[in-house]
Amino acid sequence: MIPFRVVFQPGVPLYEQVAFAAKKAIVSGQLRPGDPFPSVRALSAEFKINPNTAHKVTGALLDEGLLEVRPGLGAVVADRPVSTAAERTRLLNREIEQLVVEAKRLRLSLDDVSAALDRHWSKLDSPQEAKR
Amino acid sequence: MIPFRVVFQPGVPLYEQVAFAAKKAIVSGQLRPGDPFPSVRALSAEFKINPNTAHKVTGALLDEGLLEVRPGLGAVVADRPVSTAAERTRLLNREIEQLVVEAKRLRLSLDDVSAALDRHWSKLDSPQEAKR
DNA sequence: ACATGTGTACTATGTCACACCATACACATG
DNA sequence: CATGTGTATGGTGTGACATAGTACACATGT
Repeated sequence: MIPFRVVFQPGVPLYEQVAFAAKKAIVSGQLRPGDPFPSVRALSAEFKINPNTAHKVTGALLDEGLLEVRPGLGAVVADRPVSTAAERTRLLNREIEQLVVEAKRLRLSLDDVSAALDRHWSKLDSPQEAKR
Repeated sequence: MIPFRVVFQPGVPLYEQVAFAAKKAIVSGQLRPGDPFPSVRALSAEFKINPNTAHKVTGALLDEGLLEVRPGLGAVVADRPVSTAAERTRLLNREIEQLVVEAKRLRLSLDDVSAALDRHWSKLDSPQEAKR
């Protein structure tokens, strides 16, 4: 069985949404290094998407270093996703700046954002359901 | 003179980048409620973009409630951007979740992200240059 | 040896966002 | 009346996205 679910939203590329769901599963430990990743055809059947679109999902995760491919066998979760200093600063600048601007536009307080950050962080620490 | 600058990045829509730069200027107080917003043709000339693209910029800011239009006169910065509860939860869930997933992928600590959040927050509080 | 399942590679079609060009109109101000 | 504003309308080109279909090299099962 495929260890993650997706509820498709309009306006966002399908392959991106599936890749993000998979990334969440990996990051949160539901898929661990060495675990087999669902095949292109399995993803295609499960999410009712074209095999080419499913292939784009694994391709995206491959580019990010989250998966490794065993030719003829399939893809497995990579041992240790590498990260460069450039990637870190890119994330910490562009993405957080966007978040701050949006939060200030909505007149949120820093405490509100910080609390939400803590909540989501611990939510992805262990595979337990968060309270609403 | 136009009170904000843009360094265009490939892969991101032009109108979105200009709108984000303007939003930053408004949120950080460099453009205050009642101030006149650059005209479509001024934006077009300044950033070397098509008038239609420039018009899409003001249209996007208009939809977000950051601008108001005086017919025949131009657009001015709106008095008080409204924010619905739906907008807040959308931001605090989808956008922060994305940030957390990316941060965990890059093996960053919560402290790192939290520190970057504080830094960007105060950076947009007053129009002073942040130290690098 | 053979069938099966895997990743991967092509070609092709259709839709849509994006950015451009150009023109035109209604409005308010000088 | 001319000028500058926002707004609307056509058209063109490029690229991403998702689809369909076909094909190949590889490894593993029997």
